[in-house]
Amino acid sequence: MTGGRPGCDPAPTIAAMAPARKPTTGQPPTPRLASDPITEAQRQWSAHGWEGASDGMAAVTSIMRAHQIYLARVEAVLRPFDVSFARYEVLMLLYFSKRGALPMRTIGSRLQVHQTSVTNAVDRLEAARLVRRLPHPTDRRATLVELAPAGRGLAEQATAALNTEVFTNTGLSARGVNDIVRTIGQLRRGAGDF
Amino acid sequence: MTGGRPGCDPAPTIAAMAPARKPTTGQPPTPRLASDPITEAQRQWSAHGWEGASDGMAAVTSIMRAHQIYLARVEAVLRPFDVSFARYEVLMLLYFSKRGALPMRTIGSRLQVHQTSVTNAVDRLEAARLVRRLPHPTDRRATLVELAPAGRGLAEQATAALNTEVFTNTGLSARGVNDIVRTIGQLRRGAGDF
DNA sequence: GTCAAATACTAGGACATCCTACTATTATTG
DNA sequence: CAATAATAGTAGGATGTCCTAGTATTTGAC
Repeated sequence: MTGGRPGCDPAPTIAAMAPARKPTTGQPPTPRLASDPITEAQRQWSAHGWEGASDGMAAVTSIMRAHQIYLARVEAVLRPFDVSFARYEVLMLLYFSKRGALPMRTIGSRLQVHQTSVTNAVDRLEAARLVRRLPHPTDRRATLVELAPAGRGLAEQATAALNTEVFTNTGLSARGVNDIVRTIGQLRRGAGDF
Repeated sequence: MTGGRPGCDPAPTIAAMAPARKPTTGQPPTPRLASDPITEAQRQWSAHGWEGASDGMAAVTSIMRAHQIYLARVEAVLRPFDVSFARYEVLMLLYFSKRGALPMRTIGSRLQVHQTSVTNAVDRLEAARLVRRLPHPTDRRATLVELAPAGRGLAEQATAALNTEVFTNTGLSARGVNDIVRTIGQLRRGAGDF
C-alpha cells in the first residue's frame, strides 16, 4: 500500500520503534525533547550491535514514512474527484499518450504495477465512464483503454489540484527536492528503471 | 500499500507517464537514450504549462517509486519468516520495549498506522503464536500485546536478514543515505512527526 | 504448416491500509 | 455523584497490491 488507500493517516515505520518517551510533564531529568523516532530507532539499532545497518535502516524507514505522508496528501486532494492515486496515474498515462489510448499491458509496464492492478483500476475507471475498453485493432489478445472525454477533463482538473496543493508545496526546500530526485535516481538506476 | 503486499514488482508512479519511447531500432532522430521516466514526466509537466509543479511532482513520484522498491525488497527478505513488514514492525516495537509488551493503542501511535491496522496485524501475529494479548492491568479498556519467545527469536533473525540483505546495501551511496535521512527529516518535521 | 512457448487479460484469493460504526470503560464536568 | 465526553478496541466494508491459475491469441521453432 503499499498498498491500501490512505486517508489522512500515514503508514508504518520502523522509525517509531523508539522506546516510549516520558511525558513532558514537569521537567524530567532526561532532556524532554520530542525526539525524532527515526533517530531513536537508529540508536536502538546501534545499541544492539547493528551499527553497520543503522544508517540504511534510517534511510529505508524515512522513505516509507515519506511515502505515507505524500500518499495521504495526494489521496486527500483526489478524494473530491472520486479517484484514487492509482486510477489518476492511469488517466494521466492515457492523457499523455498521443492517441489517448493504450493497451492494458503497456499501462502496467509504464506504471510498474502488476497486470491485475491495471485490470482493477480500469474496471473502476470504466464503471465511472472515465475510460473505455476497446478491442485492439491488430492483436486480438490485447485490450485498448481509451480516455473518455470525462476522463480527460478530470485528469486536467485533478492535476491542477495536485499541482496547487501538493507538488508546488512538498514541504521540502528546493534543494531538498533536488536531493531527493537525484539520490533516488541513483537507486532507480540500480534497480534497472532506466 | 501502502499498502498491499508487494512481491517483487513495484508500485505505480506518475513517473512512467512519459510517452512511449520509440524502439531503439536503427538510429532514430531523437537521442535513443533509455530515458528516465521521471525526467520524461517532468518534461510532460513543463510542456503542459505546469513548470512550477514539475520538480515537486518528480520528487513525490521518486518517493513513491523508492517506497515500492524498498518495500518489495523487504517483503522478499521477510517472506521466509512468514511475516509481512507491517507485522515485523510490530514485533520490533515490542522487542525494543522494556517489558516486551505494549497496549494496542501505543503500537498504532508509534507506527503511525490506524488502530484497525494494528488489530489486523496483532490478530495474525497472535495466530502465529508470536505475540499474546493480555488484559491491561489498570485500564480495562486496553489490551496489552506481549512478545512471545518465538516472536523475539523471529525478530532477531528477521532483523539479521534485513540488515544483511537490505539495510547495509540500500543501493545508495553513503552520501545519498545521509541526504535522504536529512531531507525527509525536513518533511517529517513539517508534518509534525517530532 | 503444426505444435510448443510466450503474451494479454481476467478471476479469485491473501494482505494491508483506510474509514465508519459500535461497544466497553475511563475521564471530565456540572 | 450523575451525565457527558473522550479513549481503547473490534467488526465490517472499500481499495489497492500482489500472486497463482486459467483462457484466448500470437509468435516462434522444427
